[in-house]
Amino acid sequence: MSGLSVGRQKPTLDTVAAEAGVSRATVSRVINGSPRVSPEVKTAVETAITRLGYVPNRAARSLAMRRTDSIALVMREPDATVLADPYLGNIIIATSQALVGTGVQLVLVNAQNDAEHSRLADYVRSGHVDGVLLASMHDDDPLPRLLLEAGIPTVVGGRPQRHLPGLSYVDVDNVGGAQMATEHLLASGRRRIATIAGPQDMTAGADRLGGYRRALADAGRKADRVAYGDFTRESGEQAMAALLSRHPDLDGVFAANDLMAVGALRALRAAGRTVPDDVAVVGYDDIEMARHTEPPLTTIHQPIIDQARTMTELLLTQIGGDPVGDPVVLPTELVERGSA
Amino acid sequence: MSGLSVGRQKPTLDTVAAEAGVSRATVSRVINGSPRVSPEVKTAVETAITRLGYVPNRAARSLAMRRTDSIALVMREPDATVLADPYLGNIIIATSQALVGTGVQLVLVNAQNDAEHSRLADYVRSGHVDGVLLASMHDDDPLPRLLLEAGIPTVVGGRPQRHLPGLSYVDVDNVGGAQMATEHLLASGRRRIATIAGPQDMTAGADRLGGYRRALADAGRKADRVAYGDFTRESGEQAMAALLSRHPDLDGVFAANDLMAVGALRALRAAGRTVPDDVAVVGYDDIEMARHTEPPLTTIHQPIIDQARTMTELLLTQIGGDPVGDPVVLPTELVERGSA
DNA sequence: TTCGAACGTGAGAGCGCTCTCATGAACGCC
DNA sequence: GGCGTTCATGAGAGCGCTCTCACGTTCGAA
Repeated sequence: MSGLSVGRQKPTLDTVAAEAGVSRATVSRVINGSPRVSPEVKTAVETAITRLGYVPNRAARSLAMRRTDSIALVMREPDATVLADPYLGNIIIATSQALVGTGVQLVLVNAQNDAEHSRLADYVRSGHVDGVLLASMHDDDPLPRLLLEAGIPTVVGGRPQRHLPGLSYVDVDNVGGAQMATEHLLASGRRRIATIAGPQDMTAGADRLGGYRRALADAGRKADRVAYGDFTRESGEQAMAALLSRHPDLDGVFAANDLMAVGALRALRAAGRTVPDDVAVVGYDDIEMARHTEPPLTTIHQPIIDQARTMTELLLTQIGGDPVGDPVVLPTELVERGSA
Repeated sequence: MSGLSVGRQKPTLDTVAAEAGVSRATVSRVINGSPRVSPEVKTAVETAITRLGYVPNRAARSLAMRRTDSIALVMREPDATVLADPYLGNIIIATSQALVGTGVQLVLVNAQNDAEHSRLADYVRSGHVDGVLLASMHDDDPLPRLLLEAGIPTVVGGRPQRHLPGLSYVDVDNVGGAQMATEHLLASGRRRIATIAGPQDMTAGADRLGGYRRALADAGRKADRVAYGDFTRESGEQAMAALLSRHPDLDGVFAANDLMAVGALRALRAAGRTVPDDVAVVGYDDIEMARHTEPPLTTIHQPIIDQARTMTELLLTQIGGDPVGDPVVLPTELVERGSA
């Protein structure tokens, strides 16, 4: 594998064929594992391949097969804000891991702005990828529809604002998770439970508020202690302070993400409340930071790895020609730590 | 752009040529911006292109040009451990951003284990990418040498353990950063400064310890308050506890990364020391969590975005045929927060 | 006026692979 | 023993693009 003279002309199928004394077609058969090759010829070809250090040219193969064996992971505008949030990085790495062993490659695409956006559609249509995974979408994103219309296999991460028939997506059960978080607070005896909700124009934000409401409704309680943040720690801190002044008697808080929960923790400390004794706090996301807060944050774990893997599997079967399946919603899990 | 009938045969150069009433070669010239095309023909071709919704086929282009306009970002074994560390995610996203506007695509490659490793070399040699960015290398990694020998443009992130002549890399000034951190502690009047060092078989770990030693040596002081961790929070906590028992009089600590600094903060709190009054703490990395600790962590900011961009630029010039330049070492920055 | 350079354009040969179809050998069957 | 099958193999036509080379115009210089 090593001693191949550098700068030597790269071997092609023809080179291998000549070396093995067979035709190009036969070498191709061996490479693609066709059964109709005699054992002797097969080994002859194989030794020729290793002797020459031959590696098939992917571009040529794609061209002939009309298939690229690679998929795109499209991220919408990952700016500094997103960098702070490890979600995207995790999705990327998890997707990449899900692809190990499939022989499919991952191409990362940045749909920076709208100009890039239409270029992206072109790019995808240029046949450089067999399908598309859409992560971190904006709500008004025209991309899913474009791709759908172009007949390109597509899977979206998270529930899109508007449902498009024929578009498959993998969401995490935000309603269920939020409900679970709130029920955990109820189960521990909390009765005056507030929530720090996320932006309501994001499905995750709206769904989590919905879960909080449902849990309280199921328990026959009013769900009227609500403040809104924008998923940043600072907003969580402010929202918590506002909640404390509006509802000084609250004894439990569900924050729609961990970063806001961290802010809430800080606001509670500043207000002289102890966690979890005076006020119990539950977050959402289970980011790394949640393990390291004081006290460690009880939170809802998102199955990001599962989500990425499911998305990948869905996409691959779609590429394989299977019909578009139903959307998948993955369950969440409560991680009990110290804060509730 | 929208009304293209779905399922219609994808247009090729020939289709466009026929539509515009010119030859394939001319269309190719227009697409590639050749100056030797008359304005009338040019516009005729352009309208034909938009009318047909033509998009060049990348595989065919690669095949003809022997160039793919894409590069690989190779990650070594990003398992759960790495997921916790946002470094890799940031490198990925930053690289992807650095590529915006260059027309170059990013292919993410997972070199999971040694088996995958040799497949990776094949993959790269298959001409699917024009060059390779190596992130998160192991020290004994044979990959850089393999790629170098194969004549594939390669840029490594971080200083490799063994220097290979002709291999270009972009490192962050670990020695300088650690020195700066320690000097900051000295400047604030601390005199009995300890360090929680990282693994010494990683260049980042060794270099940061070196910086700590140099700063103290320059100040004419002994650098003998050293404990070792493995870059996890738990190890930082233990190391801090060990330091406190060995050197109860210490008044400053430099931790070789933020996660260990977070552990140190916790150990100090447990020991009843206040930060920064009793003991000042400086971390390294400036991860998101550093903003949210109590008190917020003073730390050394790593220019990850710059690093990714520099690596990308270096690689692109190398691909462009320029000679391999000298390694680049990027400066770090002290971020003063509350802990020191 | 004539010649050569410059320029716009087309024809056609690849790039390295897959896949269909043809071919001829080997085989079982009546 | 002749015939239809099966099977391994080869020839060759693409896949969609770029690029070299040749060709016919046009234009400025001699």
